[in-house]
Amino acid sequence: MSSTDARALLREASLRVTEPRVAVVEALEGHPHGSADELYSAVARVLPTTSKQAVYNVLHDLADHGLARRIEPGDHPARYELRVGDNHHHVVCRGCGVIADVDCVVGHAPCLTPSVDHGFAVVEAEVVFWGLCQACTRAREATPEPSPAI
Amino acid sequence: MSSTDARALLREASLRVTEPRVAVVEALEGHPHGSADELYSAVARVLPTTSKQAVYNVLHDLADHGLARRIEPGDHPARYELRVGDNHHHVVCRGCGVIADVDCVVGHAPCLTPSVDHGFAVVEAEVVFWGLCQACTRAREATPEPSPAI
DNA sequence: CCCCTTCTTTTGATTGATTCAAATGATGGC
DNA sequence: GCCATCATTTGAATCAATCAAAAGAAGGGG
Repeated sequence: MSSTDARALLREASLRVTEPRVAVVEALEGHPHGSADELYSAVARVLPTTSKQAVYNVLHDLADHGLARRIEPGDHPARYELRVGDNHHHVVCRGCGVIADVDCVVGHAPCLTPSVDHGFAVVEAEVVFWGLCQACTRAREATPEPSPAI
Repeated sequence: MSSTDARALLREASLRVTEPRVAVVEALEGHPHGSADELYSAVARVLPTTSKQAVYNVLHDLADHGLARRIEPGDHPARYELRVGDNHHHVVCRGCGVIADVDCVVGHAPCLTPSVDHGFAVVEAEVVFWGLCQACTRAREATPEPSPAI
C-alpha cells in the first residue's frame, strides 16, 4: 500500500514523483522521527544509488510543501516526521537524541500565548520536553558518574 | 561595579578567576543573549588576546557550573544567558535568530507536564515561541516574496 | 509515442559552528 | 615565593548541512 500512498501524496503536493522521493517518504513511515542519516540508510536499502544530498533535497522539499516537519533538537542533528497539521510536541532524549511524540499537554491551549512579545510577531509555540529515554537511563545507572566535581 | 561582581560570581562557583572569564561574564551582561561569536567580539574589545576557543571554554564552564544557560534555537548558533534558576522561556526570530525573554506564560505550570512520557524520565520542559522580530518583519514587507511557487 | 523544457539527482567541494589535542601559561593554596 | 593544578593558545579536525555545476529523469504538448 505504502508506495501508492507515497506517490499520491507527492502528486497532491504537485511534486514530481521520483524514486528517491517515494523512497524517502516510505523511509519516514518506517522511521517516524528519522534523522537525515538514518533515513539515508533506510533509503539505501531500497534504492542503493541514492545520494545523501538527494535525501537532504527531498526532506527540504517535503518540508517546504507541508508534507513533513523538521525538528531541530538542540545540538542533535535534525529529525523529520510526516505527522503534520496537528501541533503536537516532543520528548527528546538528552543522551541519544531519540524522539517520541507527546500528543497533548495538560492545559495545553492557555500556555501557548506569551505574556510579553517584545514587538515580535509570534507565529508558533514549540514545546520540547527534555529527559532520558529508557535505554540511556539504564546506561547511566550501569556506568556511575566519573566522580562528582566538588 | 561589574568587574567585581563577575569575580565574585566566579569565585562562588569555585572557578578560578581569570581575565578571559571575567571578560566573558561582563560581555554576557552587555549581551544578554549573545552567541559565541558576538561574545567573542565583545571580549576582544576589552581583552584582544583572547582566543575564540577560550570563549567557548568559558561558556562551557559557566554552563556546567550553573552560572549560564545555553540556548540552542533550531539551526541558529547557540546563545548564552546569565539569567538562570527561574525557568523563563524565549521568543526567537526565524529571520535573524535574535532572542528575547518571555517571563511567564499564561497558565504556565500546568502545561509543563506531558500526558504521555513513553518511558522517558522527563527533566525539563522548554518552550520556544517562534516569530519575526520587528526588524525582520519590516525587511520582509520591504522586499516582497520572489514569486509564489505553483 | 516522442520531444523538449523543466525540475531532480549526482558528484565533489565548501561552509560554519563547535570540539579535540598538545604545548604553553597563569592561578592561588601552601 | 613555589608548584601542582587548572586555563589558555594554537592549529587541526569533526560533523551536519549547504552550494554549485553537470548529467539525468518527469511528464505535458504535439
